[in-house]
Amino acid sequence: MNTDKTMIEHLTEEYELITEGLKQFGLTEYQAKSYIALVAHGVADAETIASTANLPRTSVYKSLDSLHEMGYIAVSKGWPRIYRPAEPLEVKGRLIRQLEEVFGRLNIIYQVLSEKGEPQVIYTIHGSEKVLGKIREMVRKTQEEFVISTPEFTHILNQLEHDLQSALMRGVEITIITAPGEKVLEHASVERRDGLIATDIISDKKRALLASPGLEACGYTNNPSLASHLINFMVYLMREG
Amino acid sequence: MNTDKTMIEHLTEEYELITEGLKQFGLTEYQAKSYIALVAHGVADAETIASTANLPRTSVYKSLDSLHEMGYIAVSKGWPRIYRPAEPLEVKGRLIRQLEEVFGRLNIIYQVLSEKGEPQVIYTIHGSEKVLGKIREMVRKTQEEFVISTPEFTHILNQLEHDLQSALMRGVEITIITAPGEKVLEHASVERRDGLIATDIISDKKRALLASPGLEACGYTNNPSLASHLINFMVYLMREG
DNA sequence: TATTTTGTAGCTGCTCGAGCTAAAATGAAC
DNA sequence: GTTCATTTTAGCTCGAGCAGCTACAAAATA
Repeated sequence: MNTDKTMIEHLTEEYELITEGLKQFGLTEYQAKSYIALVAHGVADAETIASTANLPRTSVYKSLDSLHEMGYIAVSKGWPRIYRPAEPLEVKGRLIRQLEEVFGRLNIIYQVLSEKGEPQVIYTIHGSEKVLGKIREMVRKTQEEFVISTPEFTHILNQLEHDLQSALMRGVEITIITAPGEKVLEHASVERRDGLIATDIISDKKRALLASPGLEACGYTNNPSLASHLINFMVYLMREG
Repeated sequence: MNTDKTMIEHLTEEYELITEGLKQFGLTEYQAKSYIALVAHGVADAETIASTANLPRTSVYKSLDSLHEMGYIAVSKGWPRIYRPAEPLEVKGRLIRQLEEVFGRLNIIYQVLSEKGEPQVIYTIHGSEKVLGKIREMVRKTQEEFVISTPEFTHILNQLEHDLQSALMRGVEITIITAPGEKVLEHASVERRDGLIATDIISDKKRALLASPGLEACGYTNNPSLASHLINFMVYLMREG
């Protein structure tokens, strides 16, 4: 019967295993312990949970409140309040749905990029100088078509006039969508719009850049499938607007 | 084209959504951002991740190290080190398996107790006085059979002799499993064993108590199905030992 | 050897949960 | 209706762990 210890240890282990597991999925220690204790009782008041899980009574109210907000448990209106756990399988279902959601999104990104297996496809650039530098690089690399939509084309033109001119010279077709009153380029097709906020650039349908107002930060990709994905999105939005 | 903002916002939102989602499942902010950036690149070095996710370069090493330990990413041996993400679906699979495990265990507890829908089935009691009080209560409630396995029966006997005697008087069959040299009761069946550590008590096959050494804490249940579950476990262990 | 790039160590400060104390709200007892 | 016990809220301190740095060591390149 020296297996006695194994028995109580088995239960303690089980309890700690579940506690740790729940902590992995976003519960604090008190929340995990409270929830397990409540599941073990089926129905209980705060006092019962506190003594079962060996937690400070006043802290248990906080855990139970937060568990209720998270949908792990139900609370009666009476006095004293009586708590019931949501069915473990129901909670599990919710968590799995969240997992599907998050990793589904991640997987889309992963799939798009692994189609071609190209490394170094997405950049994020911070600081308006670096962003302008990236835009200059894009202009220079463009061979056929350059589309830019920005509320502050004047500023960009001042910085990049030389590069834009030489692009025109070598036959690049430039389309500018900008606000009324902004200075533009000759020999480029121009469209005037109000309400522009961010800067979007697409070059040769295979490089795309999206910059925040003031060019503080931007995202950039040279992945053709991702770029065309963004183009589709943009076209869709233009039709709607 | 005032939907421009929607476009970059859409991406930012997506990014933050995934970040928050991953944080829900146990990643820190840096870990989440690093992992997303790495998924977006497919392959990258630390510097790339840092500038993409806009994180301090030196901190990224820590995030990437921990992500590697958690199995979210793979690391090359070369110099500089090159990182690759584990496939999102693979990571998802692992997490789902963890969920199944944890909530499977919880559900067993839930099922056992909801069979009868009995509330207040499990108690945890702390402090040796309270534990002894609970044992006394069990002795008094016993009508037919009382089995106790403990290394320190002398101590318990000193405290509960009167209650145990009166149980014998009313015809209760008492079985004592304890260490050699411990004082026991007349008219009870006694078994001597070495290596006892914890105290286990089963009363009328429907109440069970498991106490830690020194009676510091114990678990108690009056749920018949749970108690018989524990009995089976005990019997199984006794056969093995 | 000098210089840049890559990686390590370790600090500060902040957030948030654990663990309390005090006191308010609610209901029961007299 | 006042007193008492129980339940619930509010808010405090303390410590762990993470964000965000600096300084420096190690490796590669010139």
